Amino acid sequence: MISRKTKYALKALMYLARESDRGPVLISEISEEERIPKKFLESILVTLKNQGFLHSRKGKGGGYSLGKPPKEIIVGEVVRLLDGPFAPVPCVSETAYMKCTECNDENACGIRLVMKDVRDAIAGVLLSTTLADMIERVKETGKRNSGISHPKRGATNV
Amino acid sequence: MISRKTKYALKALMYLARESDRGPVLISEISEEERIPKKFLESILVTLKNQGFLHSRKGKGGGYSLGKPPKEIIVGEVVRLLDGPFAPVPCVSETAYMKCTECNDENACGIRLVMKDVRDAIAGVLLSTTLADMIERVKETGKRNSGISHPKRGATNV
DNA sequence: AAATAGTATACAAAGTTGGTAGACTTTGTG
DNA sequence: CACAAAGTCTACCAACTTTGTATACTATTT
Repeated sequence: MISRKTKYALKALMYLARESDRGPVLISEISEEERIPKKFLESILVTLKNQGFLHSRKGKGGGYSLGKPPKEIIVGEVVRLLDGPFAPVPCVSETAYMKCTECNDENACGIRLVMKDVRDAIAGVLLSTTLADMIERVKETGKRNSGISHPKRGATNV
Repeated sequence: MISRKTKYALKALMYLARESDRGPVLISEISEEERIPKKFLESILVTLKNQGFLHSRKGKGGGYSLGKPPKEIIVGEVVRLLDGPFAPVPCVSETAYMKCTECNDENACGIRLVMKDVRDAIAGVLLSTTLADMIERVKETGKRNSGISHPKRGATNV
């Protein structure tokens, strides 16, 4: 499960990408339009700014704007920043490797091997998707006016 | 991140698969060998039993054994049972679909589209791996006596 | 009947997440 | 310069989840 924090971050980024013509956008505008608690959003935006995803201007006429073009904002990097590593288990993380406390022999750990595949699968998707891609895909499905089909009851997969 | 609960469950299942010749195995034996708090393990085993992954016998000479052959125990189903759905976002779950509370228009949600891909990627790995596969892979890497290579510092992926 | 072994229920400590409050700093404008 | 607008920093807190523990019970074999 991704946290609300990450969802809010992605929503804010998409909003800013869409409104990028207008110059700096107020926190309170994003907060209201995307229905994100203002103070909570503030802390998220600061985090995004510190990593260069956003740029801000203080004072009157200030606000937030994208720190780089939507094509250069990798969804996976945003997720990682706010939610932490993709790896379901710290011992297969590329950016935050840690020995599992409850693991005796790492090399003989089957869980590790499987979770490495999972981490790679997740990374494969998230690191190949940009903010621009996300926005593009929304536009496309909007045209087709259909969206993803809903699951039938009793489906076999999560 | 997968929970300890799930890790413990998988460890217990692997242990039982390896010791399957000997008939029922005591909770306390699994607990000691795999260093899992006994009472905590108990509750996990009951959950696994209720889903048919395990079989138990009470009384003297009793204990736990696998409820079906290792080839029929899907890792993903165990994970799902203990950790919940794979989907990073409830609105793309196949087994536990729910509308996201903070989402206005589901069909125009870019996050949803990306997360659907992520969930499919995770499901792809976890539902195609069985307990038997895990055990087999451990044996193989054991032979090669190497295991997964550790990440270099400054690697680009998680 | 006695010992063995799993089952059920309730509770608790610690950590994480989501959110709030308030004071502070920076900047543009009259 | 003064004031208002806007982001920033620090601290806090309530709710929830995770990871356990304690206790009493039920079922089975010998």
